[in-house]
Amino acid sequence: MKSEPDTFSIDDLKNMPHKTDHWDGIRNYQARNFMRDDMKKGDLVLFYHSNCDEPSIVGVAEIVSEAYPDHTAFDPESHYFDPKSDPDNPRWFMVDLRYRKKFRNTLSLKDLKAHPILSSMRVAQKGSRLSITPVTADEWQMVHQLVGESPGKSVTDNKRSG
DNA sequence: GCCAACGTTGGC
DNA sequence: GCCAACGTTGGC
Repeated sequence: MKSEPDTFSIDDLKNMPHKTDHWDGIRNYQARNFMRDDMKKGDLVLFYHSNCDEPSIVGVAEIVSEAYPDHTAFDPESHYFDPKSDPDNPRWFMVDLRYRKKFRNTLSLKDLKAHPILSSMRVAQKGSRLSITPVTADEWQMVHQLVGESPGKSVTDNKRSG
């Protein structure tokens, strides 16, 4: 999942109460579908910083709530207001994300593009503007290998309250 | 700041 | 249903 660090960085997520926030403002149908149809509680995601000095994968977060209507679409005061999203039939959705970890060594877009396997990642494609893109198991493993972190695929403690 | 790539809108 | 025009994204 992409975010501009000047707007909302992985540190911002880490500093939220319960290290958790809702991922609002998605206004692209493909990205919405990934959230709504494919993201399940307990899934892990790579956190990517875009539109900055060194665009990079910087860490990992966890889905803690599956898709529910994005209320900012109903708020005329909101930057993300969309009059065409009907509260009775919401057009846009969001998930809740909890901070898991920052990589000690981040993995830059430059490195992704130079890598034989990771160069095919959706996020590394030229002109890719999708803010949410799928990651294969192989890509997940390889990213973690390159940054020297445990893939940590098994979620051990997500039943804890809070 | 530039601009290529992309998604959306709306006239026809 | 086509497609030109437009606005946005995001790497560089």
